[in-house]
Amino acid sequence: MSDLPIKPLRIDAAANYIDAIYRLTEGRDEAATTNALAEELGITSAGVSIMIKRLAAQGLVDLTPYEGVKLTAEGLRRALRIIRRHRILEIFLVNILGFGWHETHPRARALERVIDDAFEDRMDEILGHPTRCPHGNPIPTRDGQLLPLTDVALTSVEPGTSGTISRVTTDDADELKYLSSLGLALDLPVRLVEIAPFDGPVAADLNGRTVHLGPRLADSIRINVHENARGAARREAAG
Amino acid sequence: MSDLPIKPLRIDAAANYIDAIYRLTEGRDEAATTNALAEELGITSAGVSIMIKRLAAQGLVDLTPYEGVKLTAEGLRRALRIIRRHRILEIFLVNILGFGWHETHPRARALERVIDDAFEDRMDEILGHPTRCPHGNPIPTRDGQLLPLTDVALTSVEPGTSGTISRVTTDDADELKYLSSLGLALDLPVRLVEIAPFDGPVAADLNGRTVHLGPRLADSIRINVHENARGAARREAAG
DNA sequence: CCGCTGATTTAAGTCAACTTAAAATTTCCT
DNA sequence: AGGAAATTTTAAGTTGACTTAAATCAGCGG
Ligand SMILES: [Mn+2]
Ligand SMILES: [Mn+2]
Ligand SMILES: [Mn+2]
Ligand SMILES: [Mn+2]
Repeated sequence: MSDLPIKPLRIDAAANYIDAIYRLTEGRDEAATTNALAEELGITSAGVSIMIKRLAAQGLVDLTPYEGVKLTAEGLRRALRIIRRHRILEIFLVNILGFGWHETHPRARALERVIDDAFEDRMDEILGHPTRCPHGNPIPTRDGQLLPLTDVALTSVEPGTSGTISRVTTDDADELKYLSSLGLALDLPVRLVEIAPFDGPVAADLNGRTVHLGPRLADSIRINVHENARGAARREAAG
Repeated sequence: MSDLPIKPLRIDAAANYIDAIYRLTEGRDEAATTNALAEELGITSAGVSIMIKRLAAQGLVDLTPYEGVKLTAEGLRRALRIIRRHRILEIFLVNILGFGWHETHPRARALERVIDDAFEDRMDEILGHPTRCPHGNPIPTRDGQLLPLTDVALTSVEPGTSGTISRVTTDDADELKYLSSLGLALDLPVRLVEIAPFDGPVAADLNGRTVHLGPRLADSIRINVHENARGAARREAAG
């Protein structure tokens, strides 16, 4: 009497690993270690070790024992499909459903694994084909193209360098809530004032107001350096 | 580095059974049989038999061996929470995402088990607190209240009786698509013309046009009989 | 080069939710 | 009522994704 039964009650675990591996290795070219994955997924390293062997057998990751895993081309392709869904969902949760940017990540994680292509396409269209998530991360195209990131960590530039907030890399709800309570938002002008030594606080001029952040939290802030200010930033890259 | 890991990769199976039991027993007061559940869930009867015993142990169903199961008060409460989500999601898929009424059911089934209360509340608010799904089924309130149904099967009234389409009980995408291709939609005026004998076709006047439906499909159409038409039909029958 | 430490892998076992095959029970038909 | 057919339950086994405990390996400090 009903149509296709919704059979798979257990969700594709491989996708979960692929997704986690992507997040852990995004940007840098390293392999994801067993321990890091275990931490990220909330399971034991032993479990991860077993599972990544299966992923390797399926051709989704390259596994170097005692080293870690990297996504294969196919693994990356799948990861980017999930990442796209995740980021579109986050925008959807904010723009359409009215959630705050600190309320999107776990919800998008839960939804990203059950929606289909049509759902993704509808959201994309309704949202006007967004190019980044509420936290500034770029959204891959449907065929897996991804704009290269041009931003740098706020904590990596010379004091005095100014730019605009491009991205926030934390997913933690409390941290995000705190940041927005400070008035921080994407695309705001920002200038690094100083970084106190010995893991000290980071002072930044945010849209005219000075804020002081713990070094770990400040690390999660990415900025696009202003053209005219770039000279100051370049010294960092060289040094 | 991330917040709470999305641990439960396996979805609450009990909820799936509860939901199926509710759908199978909605309206009528019978118990859901093992076989019917197996069919609905797409698993073997043996599997269902084992599982409903666990549900009974959890106090979610009353099980009479070789008879079937009924939801307990607690089971019903949980079912209504899921049904509410399902129906709100269906409306959301139609009104916000632009899907057709034949494209909602499996998607809503997939989503209903991963969204949380806040998500449900946002949808409800955005949709203006809808009271029925795209197929006419009433949406329970958050505390489990459900308006009693007052409609009857199109095939159960006397020829000549008129009313308005209140509900369509099939979930099948092709059937739904076919019905809307005939111009059928909720709240349209309809009048039963005749039911041919020997499981023959059902003729109905739909908003001025006469349509002919197979008996099974016609059975899935529910109508609210017009007040004035009710007397007329009855007089006709009496006279 | 040795041995310690922490990271990783293997081994063995658990668990929920299934499966198939066989046994039990109810229903239906003559 | 009596026996076949259908339905339901039990028994036993499978699967994926874990777990804990034990074994193995890599990097380093001396
Ligand atoms: Mn996210
Ligand atoms: Mn994001
Ligand atoms: Mn439905
Ligand atoms: Mn519906």
